[in-house]
Amino acid sequence: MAGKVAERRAALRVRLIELAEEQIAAGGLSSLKARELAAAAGCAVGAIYNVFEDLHGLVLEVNGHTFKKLGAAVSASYDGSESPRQRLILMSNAYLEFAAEHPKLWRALFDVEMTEGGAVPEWYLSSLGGLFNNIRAPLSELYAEMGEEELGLMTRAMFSAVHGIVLLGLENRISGVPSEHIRTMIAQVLSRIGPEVASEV
Amino acid sequence: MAGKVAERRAALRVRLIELAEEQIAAGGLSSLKARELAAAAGCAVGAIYNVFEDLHGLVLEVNGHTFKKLGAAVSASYDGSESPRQRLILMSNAYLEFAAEHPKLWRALFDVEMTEGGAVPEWYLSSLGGLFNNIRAPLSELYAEMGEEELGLMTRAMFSAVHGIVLLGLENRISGVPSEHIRTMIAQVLSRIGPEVASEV
DNA sequence: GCGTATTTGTGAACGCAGTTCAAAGTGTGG
DNA sequence: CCACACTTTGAACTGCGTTCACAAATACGC
Repeated sequence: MAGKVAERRAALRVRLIELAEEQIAAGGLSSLKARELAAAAGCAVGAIYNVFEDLHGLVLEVNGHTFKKLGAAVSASYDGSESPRQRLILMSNAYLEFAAEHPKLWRALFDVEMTEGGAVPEWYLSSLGGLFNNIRAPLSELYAEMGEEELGLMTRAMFSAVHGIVLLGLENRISGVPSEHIRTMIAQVLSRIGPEVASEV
Repeated sequence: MAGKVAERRAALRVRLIELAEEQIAAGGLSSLKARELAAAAGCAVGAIYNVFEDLHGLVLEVNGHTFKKLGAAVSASYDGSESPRQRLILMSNAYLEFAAEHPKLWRALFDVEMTEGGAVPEWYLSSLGGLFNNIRAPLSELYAEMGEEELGLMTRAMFSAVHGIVLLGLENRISGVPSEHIRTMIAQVLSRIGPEVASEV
């Protein structure tokens, strides 16, 4: 019996990720407690640290999963037959819907501190890259005259703008708005994005 | 001598806010420690709780100050002689500049948990309201045909979009971008915001 | 199969944080 | 000047992530 230990570890790892995801989904990132988690998983607190570097590492794993689901939801929101602008709106609405349906998990994506430590996990960047490519395609159709670099900035700008609308729209603190209003706001902005209007920039 | 105690308290209150602001500006919200703060202010830890409900209350006070400065910076960025679109861009750039110059203080505005407890302080809403009015005015010129309600949503949408661009632009985690690039992104979006382009919404 | 060595799991203990509270100190009214 | 109430104090309490000396389990040599 070679991998008896490895098996058990892997099982625990999966179980911990599941439980952590449930907990975060239910009570937010700050409600994830090492002791509670251990109790729920039926293991010792120390066991968590045998499998993950620390709780932060576990959260990253959960976020990886969330990112996958988010990416899938956005990708599934269009079939390629739409106009570029329509596709942007569909993707944005899918983004909004995902955030509204899994608010705590979605917040966790952006609430983890990963400023120091330097090591932004590669999957983080690649997940984001995938999302960006989805946006870039319709934009490159809308703005055929743009160069690579400008298009890249426009892509980031579009994502960030929609992200901002969803973010502030969903937290009632700043501007409590019902979900249909957020859709309207996204549509307002995206449907008015056209060729350059003013040269006085 | 009537208000000997009240005087001392008021002085301590001011001093604590100053010190907390310095600390947050230097090390971020999470670097604010009750004991350190007390040591710096030359008082006991308990004294903090004589003056503020808790650390959270102190942070709200700091945020109030930050909001004032932010509002002033935005208001000072235009003189009313510009075109509406130009004014939007000037205000956005002022917002970006403030966020870039005081990143930790700016982050603290949005990092404080105020989900539960219900009581969003009135000054929070009024500060935000002031900011929104600054945006609403040029928008109402650009979109004279819009009704009150639609204009309100557009205002929130514009603020949120710019906020998103600044937010994700400044944290290198998501999309590390030099500050001039962020300006470009804001200009890209705002200079393309025009009358409705597509009806296929 | 048995004894030894190594690896793995455990949970009490550690450090650090915000907050509280009994006791010491201070100011006030008589 | 004294007695009383209010204020201030900092040690103690609670809750958290993380560690580590020890115990249990496993793998290995014979």
